Amino acid sequence: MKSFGSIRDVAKETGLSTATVSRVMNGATNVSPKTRERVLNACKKLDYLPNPAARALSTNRSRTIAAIIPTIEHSVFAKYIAAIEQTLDQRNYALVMAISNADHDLELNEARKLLGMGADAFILSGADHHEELINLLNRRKVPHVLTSVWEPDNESPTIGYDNHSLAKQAIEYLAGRGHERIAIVHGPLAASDRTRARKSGALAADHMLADLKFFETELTVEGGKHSARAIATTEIPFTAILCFSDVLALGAYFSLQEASIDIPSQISIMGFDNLDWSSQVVPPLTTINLPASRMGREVARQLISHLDDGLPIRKTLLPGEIIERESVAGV
Amino acid sequence: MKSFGSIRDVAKETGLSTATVSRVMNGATNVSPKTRERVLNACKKLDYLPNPAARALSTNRSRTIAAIIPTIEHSVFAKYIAAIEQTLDQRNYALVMAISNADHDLELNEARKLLGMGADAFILSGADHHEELINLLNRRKVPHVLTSVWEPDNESPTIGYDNHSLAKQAIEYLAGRGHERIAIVHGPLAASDRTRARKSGALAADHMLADLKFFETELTVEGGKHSARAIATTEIPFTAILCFSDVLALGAYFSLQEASIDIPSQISIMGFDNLDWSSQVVPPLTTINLPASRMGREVARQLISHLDDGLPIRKTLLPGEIIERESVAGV
DNA sequence: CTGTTAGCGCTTTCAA
DNA sequence: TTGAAAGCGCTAACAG
Repeated sequence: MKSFGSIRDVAKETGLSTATVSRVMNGATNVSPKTRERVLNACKKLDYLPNPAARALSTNRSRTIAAIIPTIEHSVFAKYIAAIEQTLDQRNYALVMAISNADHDLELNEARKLLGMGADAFILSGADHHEELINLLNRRKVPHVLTSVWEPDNESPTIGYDNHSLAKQAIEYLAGRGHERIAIVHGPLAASDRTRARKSGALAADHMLADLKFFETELTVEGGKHSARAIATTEIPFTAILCFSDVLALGAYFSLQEASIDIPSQISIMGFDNLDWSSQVVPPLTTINLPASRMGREVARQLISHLDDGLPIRKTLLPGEIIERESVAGV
Repeated sequence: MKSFGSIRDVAKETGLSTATVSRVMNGATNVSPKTRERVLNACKKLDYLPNPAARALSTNRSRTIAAIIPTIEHSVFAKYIAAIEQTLDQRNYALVMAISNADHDLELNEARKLLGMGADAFILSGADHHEELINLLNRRKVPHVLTSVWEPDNESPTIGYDNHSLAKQAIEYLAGRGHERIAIVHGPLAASDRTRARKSGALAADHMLADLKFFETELTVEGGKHSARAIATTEIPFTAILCFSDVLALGAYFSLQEASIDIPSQISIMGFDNLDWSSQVVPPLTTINLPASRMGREVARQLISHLDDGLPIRKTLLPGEIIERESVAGV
């Protein structure tokens, strides 16, 4: 199969050597301006584009970074992926993406595939992965970072926020406003170490502060709706619902609206994520802002400086914070 | 830079030739079972993985498909991308993704980069692109398809739905229930030929059926909220609002909720997209279902059969349909 | 500043 | 069924 036009054609056209052409294509400085000009013109004329595979074979670099995420349908991931892509783009890297559906075995397979596709580095979500995945990456010396979590003791570098602490703060915030019976709704524990960290954080706050009850459901608006319904109809007079995702909180809003239960006068709601519409719901949602975009930018930036300039990857803790709006009342 | 282990190492280990090893790695049939076994064992033992760049250089194929989308933060795109990724994955292709922010120049740049990265095919959103982009793809004979639109006369194959017709149907549906003054809220016309097609479709239905007034806004919940507020406070007694996206409709719900205007008894709302939560809002949203996942699957499938088996890409029209729920009343 | 040349690791005729 | 060898297009010493 004949490809499009090679460096040789440009060399021929200009009467220069392939080495010189290569230098120009790579922005080397040791080329005379006139020569550079000549080469560039020939490139236009021949519509020449360097062959990436040949380049990758020579340099052992693909300028491609892989990200594996549990799902893309949750907008907090969408934001994060968008930030990664934009940042990679600026430095002329490309993003290859795979979706694991929060399944460790699937994730391992995806990773093998992307490795077999030549990814220079990996971005993983969360701290828990198939053991073999981390081994594989280490054996092949492929740089990787774990995101959305903060685990300074993890062997792999993490860039993210402290889910445990943030959930703890949320409970303390609620307790501080007099809430003593708090319902917590969250997505599948088995699927997410972030969710587990949040749960343990909530429990860590529980020093006689408040009674906590956990409701596990699907991580969807519908799931939130179901759970809130269950919460509203239980015997226990909960005064607040903490949702480990704004998506769940939105479902709670709908459920309460159906039941004509007023937020926050009859029950308070607090979320997690600070999605775009969280400030637009009625009443505006008090929630925890997660630095999704910033995290995407940060991880991309660090991986690139590591790849291009050999800088080390620094474990980094990104701040999250409570955004006070109007869905939580004192009791 | 030394790579990890080459086909030569496996050849050495087994005492076979690199040709034979290559055959095994590619699942060729003309290899004796014993030999195959021997090779496979050596691969495990040496932790060998074929070098993708070398392979791509030899075959002139990267098994990588590029998708450029306007934004990933709208969940209809997220669903669609997820479907593409899953389908590619099954056939052992990888997805490289770029985001254009609905800007034709940016899109062209992204495309050049991805081309320079070796993508075997391109998936574009919408019908309108930088002229040079399509030229480039054609010159280099890179297969590509335009999605989310249905334009049988376009030179490039389209796989998608008929935005014009769907919007027309929406107006007819509303008019059929007695609505004569309909407000239409939509995102930026300049950014999306799909939006323009929908607008023209709405106008095409306008045979004395109804008075239509268009409100352009940002494609966000906030934008929908603003527009609905404007609509509610205008002189004209609109009886229905058609939103060209469920995201906008959600904003309208919030706005109307704030103003204590009941849906649908005081005003009807109709959406477009059928997002996950559309059935969960109160009242459930009548909307137009768009085959986002199916479209993703279809486009991936066709591109792969074209690449792998030389089958032609068929322009295909995917059906959308009105989902009747409870946000539209007769008048 | 420019040219020569030896690979990079794999696939693929062509022979055997 | 297996092997030998000629590339694929580019980069990177090294030489000049």
